[in-house]
Amino acid sequence: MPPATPTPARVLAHPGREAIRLETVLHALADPMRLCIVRFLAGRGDAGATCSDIELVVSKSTGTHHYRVLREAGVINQVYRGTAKINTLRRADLDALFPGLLGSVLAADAAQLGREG
Amino acid sequence: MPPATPTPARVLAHPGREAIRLETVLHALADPMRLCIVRFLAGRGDAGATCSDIELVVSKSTGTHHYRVLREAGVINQVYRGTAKINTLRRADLDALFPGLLGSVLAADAAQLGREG
DNA sequence: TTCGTAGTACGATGATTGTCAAATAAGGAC
DNA sequence: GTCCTTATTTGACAATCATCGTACTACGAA
Repeated sequence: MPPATPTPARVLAHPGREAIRLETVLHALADPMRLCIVRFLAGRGDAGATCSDIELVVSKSTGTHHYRVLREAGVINQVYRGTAKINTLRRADLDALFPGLLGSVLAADAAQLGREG
Repeated sequence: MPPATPTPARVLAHPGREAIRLETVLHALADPMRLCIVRFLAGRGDAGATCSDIELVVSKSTGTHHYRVLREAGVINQVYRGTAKINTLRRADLDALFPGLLGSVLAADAAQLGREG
């Protein structure tokens, strides 16, 4: 049975809501790999997904790098659950800070995907 | 009197609407200097502004660089008028491709500015 | 033609970035 | 305990980026 809370060493640092910066969020979203992660997480809602649920065409360490960029930008939340790491979108925080932003980025991404694949 | 159309050598290349990519737009917006330019242009509407209308705290060549990034991303339009260059936001194109995106970025920027200055 | 203004082009530089492979750590199943 | 799975860390690399100063071009005015 996985422990209710991870050991202290495995608690990841997240920026508080007030520390989230627009430029940093935009930078985090301005990468195809990371946009792919965000798109996937958006489709999972509160359930979230592990890192390996999302098929990235890059090495594992590159994947780790992208997840960290998203987490440090305040776009996603990451918590350990056993050996896995559950990723969820920080929708509430982003919507509170930047109303409509995440939604329009996701819609724009979907539209672009629809146009060209 | 400035000519109605610039000499051929001074016509700048802009991406067509269909060539505008979301990641590129987000990357272009993910810089404080460029966000500053976009914010200023948004307040000018169709009138646009010359490069020197906007006070950037960087050297002229750095300014030129940022304008080019925005133009090549499809965020702004640049046309010569005499020695000056008129910059305008490509609102229609961006709204057609990514409805609501530019608006929510501008709103997010304004909100963040209101919170911290 | 001479001058001033608006902006570009050309390096150069230091910082950041995206990528990988190899070694490591933590947790769960046996 | 011994594995297997999951993911991190480290160190390296090439590419991109933001910045600058200097030299340059184009246009308009005097």
